[in-house]
Amino acid sequence: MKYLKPWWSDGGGLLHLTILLSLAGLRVDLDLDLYLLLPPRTLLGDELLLPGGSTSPAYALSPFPALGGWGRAEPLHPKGRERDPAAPPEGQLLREIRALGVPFIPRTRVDAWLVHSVAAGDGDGAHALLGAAAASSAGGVGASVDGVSQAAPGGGGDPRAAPSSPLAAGEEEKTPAEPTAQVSDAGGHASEENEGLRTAERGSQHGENERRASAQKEKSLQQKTEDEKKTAERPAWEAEKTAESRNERHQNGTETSFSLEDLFQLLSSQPENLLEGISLGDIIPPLPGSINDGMNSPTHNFSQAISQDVNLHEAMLLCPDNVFRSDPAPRISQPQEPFLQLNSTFNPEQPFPGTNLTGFLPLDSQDLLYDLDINIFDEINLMSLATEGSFDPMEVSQLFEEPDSDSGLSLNSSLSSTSVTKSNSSHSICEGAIGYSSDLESLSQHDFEGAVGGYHAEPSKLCHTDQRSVSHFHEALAFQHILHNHTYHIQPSAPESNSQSFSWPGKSQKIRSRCHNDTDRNLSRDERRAKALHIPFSVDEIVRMPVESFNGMLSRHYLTDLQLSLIRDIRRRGKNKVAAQNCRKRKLDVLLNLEDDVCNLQAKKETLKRERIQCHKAINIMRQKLHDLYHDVFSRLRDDEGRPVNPSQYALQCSQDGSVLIVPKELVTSGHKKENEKGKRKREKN
DNA sequence: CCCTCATGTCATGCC
DNA sequence: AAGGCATGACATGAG
Repeated sequence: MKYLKPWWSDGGGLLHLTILLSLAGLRVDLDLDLYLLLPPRTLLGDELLLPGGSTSPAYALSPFPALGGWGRAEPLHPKGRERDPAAPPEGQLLREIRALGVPFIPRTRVDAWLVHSVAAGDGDGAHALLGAAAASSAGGVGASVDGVSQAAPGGGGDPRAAPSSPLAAGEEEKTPAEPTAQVSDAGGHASEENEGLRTAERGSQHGENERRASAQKEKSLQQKTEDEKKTAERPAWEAEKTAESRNERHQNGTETSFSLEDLFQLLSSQPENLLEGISLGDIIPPLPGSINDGMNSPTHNFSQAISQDVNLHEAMLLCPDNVFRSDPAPRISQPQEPFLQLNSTFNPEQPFPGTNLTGFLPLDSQDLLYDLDINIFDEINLMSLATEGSFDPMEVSQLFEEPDSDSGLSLNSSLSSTSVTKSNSSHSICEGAIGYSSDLESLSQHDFEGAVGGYHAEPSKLCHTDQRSVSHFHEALAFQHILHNHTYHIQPSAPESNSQSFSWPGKSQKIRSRCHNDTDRNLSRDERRAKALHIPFSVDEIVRMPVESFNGMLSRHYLTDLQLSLIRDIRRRGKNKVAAQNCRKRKLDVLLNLEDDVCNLQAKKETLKRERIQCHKAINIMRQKLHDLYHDVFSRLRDDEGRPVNPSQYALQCSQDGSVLIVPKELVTSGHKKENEKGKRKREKN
């Protein structure tokens, strides 16, 4: 039994996957841990366990006894992705490999496997092996000869098969006495170094394909990373659109990539404990090298290199379209690690042209993903129906006679907190879609139930809803959300709290049922009506989508008159509700502005009063000064006889030429009277 | 029980 | 003409 052990690994969470393939007396145990940010060389020197004495010089390399346990997830390297200083340099290992005359440096686990297969004279190597394995193991791994495989679900991999314990069996095979050899390859940049060796083998073309695939994978990885970021902020309908487009691409055959998401989808369909016993090594090609700087302890076998503690729920929750998005913090050891970084494309032709992994994995992982989604939705719908009960005409009529009104189109989340606590506080967690107390709330709700009343629109069901129409519907809603935001100061609030709503799959149905009851109680009238009529849209969607999309959606679905009427009423009320909110807000703003104006005007009035008083004071001062001056002047005036002039009899009058005359007051008063009369006449004439 | 406040709904007019 | 918005009026429930 020989090992190809990765002398480096990358830190990360713990996803320990082991593939145990048994075939025709030659069992090949593949142990691989996938690190989320899988660097391109992650797969280099994959641990390869070749039991049965099938030795090959290619693997008689430097053993690393310190290598960790086989098939176990081990603690992360404390320094994350830093290379462990104890790890042997890549060059040294490469030299060792070359010195051994290995014609083909295993660049990936698969390569190594191929090398081994060729060296062991297994004909077409792993291609044949895997193909035969897939063909022979009708029940997938379950047909394998070792106990691990038997524990796996049969029947081609029912996603919800019974739990098994492959890890235990896998560990039985691992004994400390087993010789351990290590193969390292530089991968990425080192792959160029090994090009000469590769050309001697079919690995030459293989290497090119790998590089191509690697570049493709890098693209895919980046794309998926961006998608993840976007989808995290996108409304549900956009997320669904993405999922739909993926499905479409898949169905059109334009996308042949095999991503690790898909693998997780598959693995998530297996019992959780099976995850630890399944290796992905043979199906996961090397990943892009942009992040390949991580070298960890040699004691970290490949289990650590790609370790991510992902269980069934997370595999579902973190599916690519982000439909089921849960707060990963509680369970993922490294919450910041983007799950989708695991994505890597898989070219079915490389490196195993013709290899059919169907025995273990579906040929087309997208099918699996799609099927899994459908299954999940089916399950959810069933649960929904089970908890909600079936359609009840009495309930409907009762709902429509309800005097209370509260369409659930609560703007409270953005305007006030009172109504949040009033009606939407609980169903924001359980069934937020029906109301639109917040965007994310409806988003989450829609993700899980897709419609009011937990009804997810599906083809050939109650309403003729196809994924495309729903996606278009969501897209339109998203668009409308952008363009139709006439709300006043409406800010999204408390959407984060709704993340709890994504924890459905991980919660017990009991909790959910209880939540459902609470939700029903807190549903608005329109929500309850819509739910009773099984209207396949959320109230939020009905209200917020543009009229074109709205009409198109109505035309695309078969809806009864009652449903149509209710939908239109919901939309009208919802629109009006928003308008009323805005109107009140405006009114309040007007009132506040008027109050401000009143305050400002009052302040201005006070200021003017003070200025007036100041002016009066100044006038009085000036008047007093003039009076004093007047008397002072008269006191100095003398008539022709030298006698003082009496100010009561005479007055000072300034002429136009600037001279000052002493005029008897009688003349002054008569002249003033004449001037006043003239002025009056002029004014009258004018 | 009454009042106030917030909110939903309807009717109506306008764009 | 239809749809949406704005707004007054009224109803309802909570505090």
